[in-house]
Amino acid sequence: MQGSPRPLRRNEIRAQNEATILRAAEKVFAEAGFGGATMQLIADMAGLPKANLHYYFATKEELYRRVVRDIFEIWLQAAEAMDGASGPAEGIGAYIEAKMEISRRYPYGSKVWASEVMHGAPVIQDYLETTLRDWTVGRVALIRRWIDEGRMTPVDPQHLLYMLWATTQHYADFSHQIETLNGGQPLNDAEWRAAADSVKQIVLRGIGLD
Amino acid sequence: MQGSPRPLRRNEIRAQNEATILRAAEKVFAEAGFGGATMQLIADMAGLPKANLHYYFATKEELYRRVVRDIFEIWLQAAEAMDGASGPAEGIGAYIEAKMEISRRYPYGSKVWASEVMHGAPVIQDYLETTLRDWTVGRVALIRRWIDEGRMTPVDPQHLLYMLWATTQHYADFSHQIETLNGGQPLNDAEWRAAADSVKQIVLRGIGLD
DNA sequence: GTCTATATTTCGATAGAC
DNA sequence: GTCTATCGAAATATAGAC
Repeated sequence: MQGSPRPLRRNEIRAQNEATILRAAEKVFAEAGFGGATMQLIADMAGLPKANLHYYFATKEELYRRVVRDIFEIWLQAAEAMDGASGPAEGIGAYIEAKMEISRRYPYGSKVWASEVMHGAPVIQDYLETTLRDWTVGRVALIRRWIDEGRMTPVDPQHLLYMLWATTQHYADFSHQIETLNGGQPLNDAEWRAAADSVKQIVLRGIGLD
Repeated sequence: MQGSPRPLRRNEIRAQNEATILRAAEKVFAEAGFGGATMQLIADMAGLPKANLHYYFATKEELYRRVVRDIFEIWLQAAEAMDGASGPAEGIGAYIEAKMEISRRYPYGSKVWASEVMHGAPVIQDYLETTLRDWTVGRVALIRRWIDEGRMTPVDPQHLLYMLWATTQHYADFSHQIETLNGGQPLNDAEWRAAADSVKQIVLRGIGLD
């Protein structure tokens, strides 16, 4: 007689606990920074004993690395919004929409990324030099093609990309400041809609697309 | 017979040492965050024994508070570039120029500010609710007046301000990423000029000013 | 006002019972 | 796989001689 079959139960437990820890870590790292975050704080927020964190993630740095890596993957998915577009208005407009949606859904992740870059990218420097660099080169070429074809105003593609990143991520990274200036209330659905529309309106018109 | 007169010598020593400590603290807080910064690091960078820091600034938090407050004062000075302008093109153009210049000259200060806001502004929340809020309300009214007079395209003034902050501060806060994408080299004079011109070109055209 | 030595606290990480 | 107790390192802050 065989024991009752419970295949992969261990993996499920691991996957679930890792997800719980990562969600808590994302928030704590965003709100306290890497140095200010403590394993105790993350454990409390995850509802687990501190020792369990070390069981799933050997060190605080390894946990942080996973959080940053996961966020980077999300950024890259937004990139696809720009590809396969029929032209600059559709491509850049869709990219702004996608990045604004990410700022709204993953404000903690955006803050962790910003903090990591501000501190000199000690953990994800290799991503900057490889994946991000390659993506940027490709997108600069795409924008340059649109310009050469006379489909948009000639602008420096690199600085246009910086503007797209800056304006969209600002709504995540500076959400606290925006909330304070919004009477202490987070942006509601209509205000997020207005924000995205404002960014699209000014940027698209700024590069000759109405 | 009186002792030799040495008036205010004490104050001079204090002022000089405080300035040295603040300069070092600004850099360390920017590069390591509040939690990651240590009094030892700041002391080493300032070339002083750690105990001396505590002589001039009782706690790490008090030192940090001074750094953030000083930076806020610099932000406010750029505000004047927008006032007294003959119109929107001159006012907003000058504001962008001023903020880009600050991003270049005080990259550490900008990062400390960004980090402070990202962490929920635990130290400067009152500044956000008073000085910054008042300034913003005034500037929104100014932009609205320009719009009503038909001198620029109708846009949401609040979101235009966010765009100005985001785009200009991006060059300070994400300077490491920009440097990496620039072949590992910081922007030189010409590249800073091109950056400011790009921001001005797209934003001004985006609000109907060429 | 300066600086060495140290007190006190806190944190990351681990041991080991369950 | 879970969790209590604890070690050892590092940090803030202070005491006290100079």
